[in-house]
Amino acid sequence: MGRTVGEVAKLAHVSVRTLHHYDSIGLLAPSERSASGYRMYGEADLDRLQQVLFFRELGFGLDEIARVMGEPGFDHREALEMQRRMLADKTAQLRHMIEAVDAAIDGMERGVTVDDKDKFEPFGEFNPAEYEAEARERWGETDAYKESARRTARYTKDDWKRIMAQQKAVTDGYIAAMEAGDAPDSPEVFAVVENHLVSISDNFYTLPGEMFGNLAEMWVADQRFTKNIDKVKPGLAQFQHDAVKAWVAAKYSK
Amino acid sequence: MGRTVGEVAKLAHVSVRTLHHYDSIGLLAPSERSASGYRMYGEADLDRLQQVLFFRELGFGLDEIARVMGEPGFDHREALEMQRRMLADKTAQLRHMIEAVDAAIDGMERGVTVDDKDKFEPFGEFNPAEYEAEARERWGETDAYKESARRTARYTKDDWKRIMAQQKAVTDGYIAAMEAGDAPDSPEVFAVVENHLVSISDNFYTLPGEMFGNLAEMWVADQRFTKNIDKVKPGLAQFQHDAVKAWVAAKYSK
DNA sequence: CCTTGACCCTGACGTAACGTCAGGGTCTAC
DNA sequence: GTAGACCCTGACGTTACGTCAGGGTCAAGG
Repeated sequence: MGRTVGEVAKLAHVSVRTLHHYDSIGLLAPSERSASGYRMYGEADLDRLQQVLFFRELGFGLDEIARVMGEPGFDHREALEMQRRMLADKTAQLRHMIEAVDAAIDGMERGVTVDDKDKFEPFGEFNPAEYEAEARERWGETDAYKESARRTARYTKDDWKRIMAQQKAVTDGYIAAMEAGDAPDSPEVFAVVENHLVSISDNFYTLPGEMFGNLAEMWVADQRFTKNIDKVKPGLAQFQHDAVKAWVAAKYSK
Repeated sequence: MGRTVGEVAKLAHVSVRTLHHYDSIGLLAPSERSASGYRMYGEADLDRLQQVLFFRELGFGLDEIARVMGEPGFDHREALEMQRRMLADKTAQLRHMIEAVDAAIDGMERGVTVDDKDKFEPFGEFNPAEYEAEARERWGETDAYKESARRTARYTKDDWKRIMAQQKAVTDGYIAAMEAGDAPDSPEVFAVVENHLVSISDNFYTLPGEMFGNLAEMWVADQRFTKNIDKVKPGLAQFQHDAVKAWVAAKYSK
């Protein structure tokens, strides 16, 4: 069950080395490994690979791709729609290039010179950075995001493994508290909140305690966050929100 | 006379460093240097740069570009035609990618899985030969074009110099007539038209007199032609059109 | 005439996204 | 049971620039 690197490589028209590379930087880690350590790619991995390749075709850097796809609000469907628009824009740019070629041929044919500005106009049209802005707007760009981007850019696969384990521990803490029926303002829950804050500050961006409450607001105010968090356990977003708000209130009340 | 790196960079939407790089690897050396050592790019350099950028957009490596452009038989015109074909191929590839995105969105919507092979088909290496037929169809390759391509393939640098001078003479003829206030159906103008026809037939493709009118239609019907011709002198396209139409009418009226 | 800021020069090292071995297990297939 | 096709993990090489550093050039303004 699942495909080996070679099979995926052939299927997706990329090199084996490329898949190794994507794995090593944590962009696309196969969901399984065989007993002997072979990478085994499942259906979801292929979907993710397709996304990566679309972004790559559109001129995104691998770190940008990882960042965009790692955003909490990232949504496969939305991404596809964005990619569709971007691909359409890219074809428009190519059409303009073709017109520029025509103009050049035509100019030669009749010995007239093409205006220099027109000569290069199509080259300036397609700017992935423009879309990055859109992607950020869609999935959340802030100063914190910038800092996070800077810091996460250097993370290796092992770093991510560690971070994800850490995040899972935090999430598990919330869930345990929920299931135990702990109140959001109980000391047990406050401990989890503090771990949460530390893990964010350590791994992503400096988060002053006072602002943790704002982040918590987002978990319930923004559907995308809510959906994502509640995927783990329904009601988790609300619980996390309550816990953090209570903690902030207790800590910074006066 | 000539532009500095910064100016060219802005114009062509590339970085100054890129121009330095192209110079250092001998891909695009500015034809002049100012007294103080500044790179000065002339018109021909800009044309070459445009070519380089087209090739680059098409995925060629800089060494390949240098090799192709350094070949003894290399011809600007021929290259433009090749680039046109390849750009068309590339748009076809992008179209297929858009279809793949649509399929993915569609699949998500109705909960169907897309076949893995289809998922990555558009990423298949961009192979010009594969799409050549389709590209030609899109482009509307005519017999005249084929003949032109065949004939121009053998032209040398000197041939082109001669041809361009000839074209310029024709253009000058029209302009002189325009400025002198000659009517499009005057004998003086008819002489220019006949030169025009001969120069096309000699250098590019057999153009039966009757069809010259159709070509003339294009000069005013197709914005690209109009713009290009009028760059030399506003109203020239219309004047050439009228002259040729009058000539065809007079010659083939009955 | 002199300064200032925008621009240019030439090294030279840094980086991204892989390509390309090297050295060594794994897996079917006859 | 061994050949041949694949897989693994380093690790160094390559392409096409990005990014300083250290130092001239030039038009405008005080």
